[in-house]
Amino acid sequence: MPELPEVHTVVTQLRRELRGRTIIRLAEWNTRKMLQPTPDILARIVRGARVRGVRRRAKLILIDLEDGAAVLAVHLKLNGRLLVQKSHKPRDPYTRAVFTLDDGNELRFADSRKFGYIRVFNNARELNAVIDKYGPEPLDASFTAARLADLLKHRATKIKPLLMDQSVISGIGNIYSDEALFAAKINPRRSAKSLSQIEVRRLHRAIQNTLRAGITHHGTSDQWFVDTHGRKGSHQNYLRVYGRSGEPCPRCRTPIQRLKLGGRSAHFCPKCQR
DNA sequence: CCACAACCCTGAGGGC
DNA sequence: TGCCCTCAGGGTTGTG
Repeated sequence: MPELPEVHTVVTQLRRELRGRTIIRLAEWNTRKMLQPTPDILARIVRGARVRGVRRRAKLILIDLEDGAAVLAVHLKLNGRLLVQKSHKPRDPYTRAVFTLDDGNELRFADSRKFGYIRVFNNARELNAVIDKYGPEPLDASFTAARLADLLKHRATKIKPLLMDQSVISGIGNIYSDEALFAAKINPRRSAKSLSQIEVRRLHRAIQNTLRAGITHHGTSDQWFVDTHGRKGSHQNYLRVYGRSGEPCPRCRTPIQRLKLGGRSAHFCPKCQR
């Protein structure tokens, strides 16, 4: 499930592979509502368009096109994959859309569950209306411990669902919220406003360290995630609580617990996360 | 403001 | 071995 580190990994590679390339055409199969506003409109806009650059905002991959200010926003959701491969290479079985490029490669969008989407924005104003709703980027210099404290104060919500709320902080999902809370020794059920100044500072550090580690390892390939070359990341080998319910806590050997919070599973050590 | 459920969809994993 | 059932999961939307 791509979160900030996984999206970062894909964006870094896409930038190298797509910048300056021209999209020849778009083909699509069984995309339901994945191509927005419609497959035809999307196809018309990308045809003959050159890629100016690729960037990330929250968990969105943004592909800027030249000639006009159109932007493609790709959300991978749970199982989405963006692959850049030679046209003759076999396709991922769940390929839904293929952008033919001018260098013999194809940009392929695969998604077994069809939760992901590609949405075209005609200009910056349209795009900003969407991305301005996202909370701050946790790895930006402006994301200080004081900023985090501001976001948490007066909030009665449990800290774990709050960390995953994209309108509060962007890019954190189930895996990295569990890992950050473990590193900060904070129980996922704590209310946000109950955190002490020391705990907020610890959490701030833990969020940044956890995300940076994920980036260093090219993401967590729990089951589906691969980069644009189809390669897995390695951060799944460094997870300390996520997906480890019943296993001993790496700090105190107490069995890791799992519970439901905000409709998602939370993994934590009941002894050292207070 | 907060919690919870449904929805979108389908692979994975457990039970039998 | 294989069928059936349930669940997970990001984000959005609706309800209490």
